[in-house]
Amino acid sequence: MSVRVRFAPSPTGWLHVGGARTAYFNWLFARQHGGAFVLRIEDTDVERSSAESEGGVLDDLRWLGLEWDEGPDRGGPHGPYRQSERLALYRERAERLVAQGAAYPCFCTDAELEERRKASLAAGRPPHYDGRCCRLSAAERDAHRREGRPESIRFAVAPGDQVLDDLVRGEVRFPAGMVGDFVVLRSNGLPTYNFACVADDAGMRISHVIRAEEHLSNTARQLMLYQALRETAPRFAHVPLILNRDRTKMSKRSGEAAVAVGDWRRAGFLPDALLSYLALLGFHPGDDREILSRDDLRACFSLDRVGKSGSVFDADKLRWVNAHYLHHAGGATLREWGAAFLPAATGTLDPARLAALLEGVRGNLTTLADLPRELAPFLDEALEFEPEAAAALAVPRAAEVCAALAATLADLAQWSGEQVKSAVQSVGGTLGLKGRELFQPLRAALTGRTHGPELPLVAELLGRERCLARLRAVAGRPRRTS
RNA sequence: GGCGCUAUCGUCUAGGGGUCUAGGACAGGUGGUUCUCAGCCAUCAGACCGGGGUUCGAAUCCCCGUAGCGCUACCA
Repeated sequence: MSVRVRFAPSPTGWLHVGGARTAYFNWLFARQHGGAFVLRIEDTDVERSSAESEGGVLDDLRWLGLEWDEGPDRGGPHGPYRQSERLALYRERAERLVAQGAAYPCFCTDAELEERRKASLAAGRPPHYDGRCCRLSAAERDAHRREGRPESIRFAVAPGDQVLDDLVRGEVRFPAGMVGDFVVLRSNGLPTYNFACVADDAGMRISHVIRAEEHLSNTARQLMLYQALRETAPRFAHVPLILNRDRTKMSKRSGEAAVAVGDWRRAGFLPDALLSYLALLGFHPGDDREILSRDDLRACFSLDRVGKSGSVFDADKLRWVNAHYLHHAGGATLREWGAAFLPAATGTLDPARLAALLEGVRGNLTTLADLPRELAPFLDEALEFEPEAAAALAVPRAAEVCAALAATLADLAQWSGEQVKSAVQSVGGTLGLKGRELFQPLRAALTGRTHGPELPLVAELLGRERCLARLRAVAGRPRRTS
């Protein structure tokens, strides 16, 4: 049997990091088994779904590089891939269930349902549907229809336990009577989640359903539906939830870290870094690797190395992963990744020059959003001095150091990091200064900052003219008297 | 309330009866990197939810608690 998996987001907001991880696991599983990765849009909640959200979700998935083989934008043999375009299929399936006695029309109103639910709860009984419409005679049904009452279709829950053999959690048993008869087709003609999901997973010949744990309990209902529909159920794998710091399901509310993939993207995170971090939230490769590329994961991913407990999203660790990618990237790669973050001034730069600058500053980057700040000393003519740098230049002998440095460096036969470094050291020797007293004023004068790349590299990237000009500017500055 | 899932350092996790003096990573501390750091190197600190079993031996197996989460909708 060929592997077919799917990611089925509902377009009610932006792509969530949890959704991204689920999509990634599915994608990995498909790619690993030479199977198909299907994208299906679950837009049966007309109130909350929107075309903008759908576009946003697709965009984020593309940005992550999780290409799908079949989907709403590219079709495929089992389309359409948007549930709102499959309504006739659901109705047809639902009517078949009614015909075979596995489902029945229900005429109860929301208000009635709510009242009975409360009463059951108050009486200490499970708040299940009482099944009254199941016992309606044909005449009673007609009467209800004439009255114009809302008509939905409810599934008659099967007796007996449901047993799920989950690929990550093992055998899970749902006792009979756990759920009441549930609606499959709403009075507005739209299917409910559990029904549409089963109808589509069966119709699209999905072999493995890899989804979040919040759907574990739903699986009992879905299993009954597969049986009633005479379809073979796919294998299920329920992956643990991603949690807020307070260990509740990660969401915008109550969470301090961004939940939307787009937020991380805009904050200067790389898709590969996000994916590597997310994969290790719940999956363990079996060795000590902490950074895994798509290919690494493709080689080692396995559902039986996916953990069972929820994981707290740790933005600090994600930052570390992102920084790792940035620190090890080549200049050309950085230029490509950072395109959206590069200051306008880099547009006119020679590509080789820009690549050298990027490699020079990469060690100080955590996100791409740090680019403008780190690049500024090398791009702008006028330096902006950070308070710490201004302080470093306000020390007693700073101006003297810079003046001496300017004089010596002007005479340098050859301008290279090494040459500059030894020249600086010899100036230090003459002045009786070394270490911090010598280098900090120099760094501050050259970059306006107290940290950044190592100084020989700074000197090289800046070039002789700019270095001398900046040293002289500081040297000529009137000493502050204090 | 019912049902289900889960439970190792602050966080992500390894470990599946003796190899555990419980390993790695992030974050934190300290030191080094004859300038800086969010870089790099080294180093320190830090955990088996509780109680009962089973066993010569339990972080590992079983039971009971407890806690957290999820589901319990004509949301997904």
